Amino acid sequence: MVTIREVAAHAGVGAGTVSRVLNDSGHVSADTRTRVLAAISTLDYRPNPLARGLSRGRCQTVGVIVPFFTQASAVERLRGVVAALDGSRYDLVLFDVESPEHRDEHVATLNRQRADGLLVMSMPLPAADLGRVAGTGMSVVLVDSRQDGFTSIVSDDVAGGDLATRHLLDLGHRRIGFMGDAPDNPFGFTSSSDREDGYRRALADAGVPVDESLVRHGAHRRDVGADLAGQLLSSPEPPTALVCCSDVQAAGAIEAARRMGRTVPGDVSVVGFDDIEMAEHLGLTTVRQPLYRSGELGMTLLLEALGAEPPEPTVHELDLELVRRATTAPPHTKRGET
Amino acid sequence: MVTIREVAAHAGVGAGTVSRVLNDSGHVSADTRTRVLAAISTLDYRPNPLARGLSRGRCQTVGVIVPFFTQASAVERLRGVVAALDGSRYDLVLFDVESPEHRDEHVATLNRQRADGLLVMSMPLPAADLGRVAGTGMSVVLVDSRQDGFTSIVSDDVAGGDLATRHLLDLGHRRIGFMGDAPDNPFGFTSSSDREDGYRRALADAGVPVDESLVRHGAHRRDVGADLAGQLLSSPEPPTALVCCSDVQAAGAIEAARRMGRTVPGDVSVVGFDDIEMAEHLGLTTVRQPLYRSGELGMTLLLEALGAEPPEPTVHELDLELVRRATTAPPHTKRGET
DNA sequence: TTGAAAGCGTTACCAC
DNA sequence: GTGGTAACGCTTTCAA
Repeated sequence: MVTIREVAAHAGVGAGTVSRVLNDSGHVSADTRTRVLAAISTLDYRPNPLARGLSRGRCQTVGVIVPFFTQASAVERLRGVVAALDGSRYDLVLFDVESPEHRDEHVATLNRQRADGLLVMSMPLPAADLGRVAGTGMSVVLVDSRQDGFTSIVSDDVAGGDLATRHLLDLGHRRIGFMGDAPDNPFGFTSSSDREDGYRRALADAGVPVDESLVRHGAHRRDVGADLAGQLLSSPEPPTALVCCSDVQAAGAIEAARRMGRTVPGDVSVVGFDDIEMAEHLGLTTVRQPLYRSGELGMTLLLEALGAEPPEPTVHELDLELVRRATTAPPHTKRGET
Repeated sequence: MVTIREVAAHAGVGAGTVSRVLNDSGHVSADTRTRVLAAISTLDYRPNPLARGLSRGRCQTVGVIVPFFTQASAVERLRGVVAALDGSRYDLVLFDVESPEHRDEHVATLNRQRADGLLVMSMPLPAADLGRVAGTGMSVVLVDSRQDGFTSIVSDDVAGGDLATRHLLDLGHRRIGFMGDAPDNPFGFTSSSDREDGYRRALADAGVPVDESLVRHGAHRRDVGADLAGQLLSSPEPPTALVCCSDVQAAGAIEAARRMGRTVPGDVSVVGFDDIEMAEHLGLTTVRQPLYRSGELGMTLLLEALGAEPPEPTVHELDLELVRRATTAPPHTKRGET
């Protein structure tokens, strides 16, 4: 490994001068600069990021902590993150979280020297933890959760649930089922319960009483969606439409419905949430979340926060949008159109 | 930031002793050990990874360099990588590559201090680059490419192309189209051309001459697959079956076929490659690649290489397997069965 | 404009 | 067993 001292020796200057050239800190004569640059290229010298980080107190790395990063929605967010990071001088460290213990483990070892900034994605973190991390000097941006004093990017999930439900109400549905994450899930995710609030609000606004037997909870998995839909559709008085809190659950629901001999949207309409790629293939009507944008904006804001003059914490609200496709139609219709 | 010296002072010992406790390097009396541990927990001390890395010469980080990491197949590989990494003491740095310049940029800045080990995924790297990286002392494992002297994990793509084609031949097809990545793609990916070799071999073995007009090249994208299939199927003497080098291309091909009023597999059979999640939804017959396993094994081998006694470089061949689903059937059949 | 030298927080070696 | 003290490779201040 060639060090800065060897470069200095080779160029006949001091190590400090090489450093100055390296960092464009000015006050280096053109001639010296040229000699140093030549030595660097001759020796194929590359600064040691560790030493540099230790000396400067930052490591040119940003961390992203994200639960279940291989889920389509997380991947789409990460795509935005990486795009925003492209061209910056920062490396990306990925902390995947598959369980609450996992999360705590990462959060505990996280400090300023591991990453200069942290993007907390789709994961409510206890205020105390957040405070501790920020206390180490790390810049933090929250995507999909919020906390006083932190820059965050959120969507209005209540409005999203309302949007999906209202769409079905507008089509004439009155028996509308709902499925989302369990309210007491171990991570404390609240998006599903917020969407459920929106569902309830839309029904209330329309004067439709909520039938609690039509509200189900389970993980965002295809098989779980199929299972819950199976339960709902095999009841004596099945719903004519379903609001699902993820496209994945919706895909399972559609699968189950078809397996039971029901047509979609003829016998039952289905609305998803997220608008991941699969939604388009399925022709799924869904509430579109700006996933890519949230990741991109989150990382952009984090990089800004890492800059010379960090802006004040801000809250950015990204709009949800209903994408009408082929899985919703008025009730009691064969192959209806939207 | 609390340093090892403060801990030492607090416990009334020297910094060296704290370090010994921290690293279980032995030769510390039980009593001292207890006092140090107490000080650590009182002060909520966490070692600085940068300083540690600088001193020890390694940074407890592994890198993964992967092109287009949001592609379903890459994500599935990464899922295996992360699983293998779980429980280890290594952080994961992700280098996404979207263009050859991108790749070179990453490879150029890569050195021993940035990561202790590197997993090169689905990307043939010039031997010189590989040599340079390894020369910095970094352990390297190749997934989906091979190079003398490097541990690698590969599949026999020629056999894979053969497998897909033979399946169609066995069903009775004789006019079989092929689509894969361009042989002169900027990254130098060879999997598609290997599969094409397999395709040609299978046809030759069956005594079926290759009709060059049935062989097309394009990127692994849905729209490209649709486009290529459109060209093939609108020819005067269209193929009755298609071998696609990715499930994504196959999905596009199916879409195009249906849009042209052809049934799958009635009018045209389609075989994909990869067996990503989508393949199951589509009922796509495909050549299954052990994606998850390749990532998991790759990272496992890398961690072993990082250990005390690194094993010799080895080549691991992972088997491909035909998964028969609903998109292949004998020619000239409506809704045929496999 | 430049060189020398003092850190940055650890680890590891060497005495005691 | 334990403390002192060089590294590790870089940045940055201080003089010159």
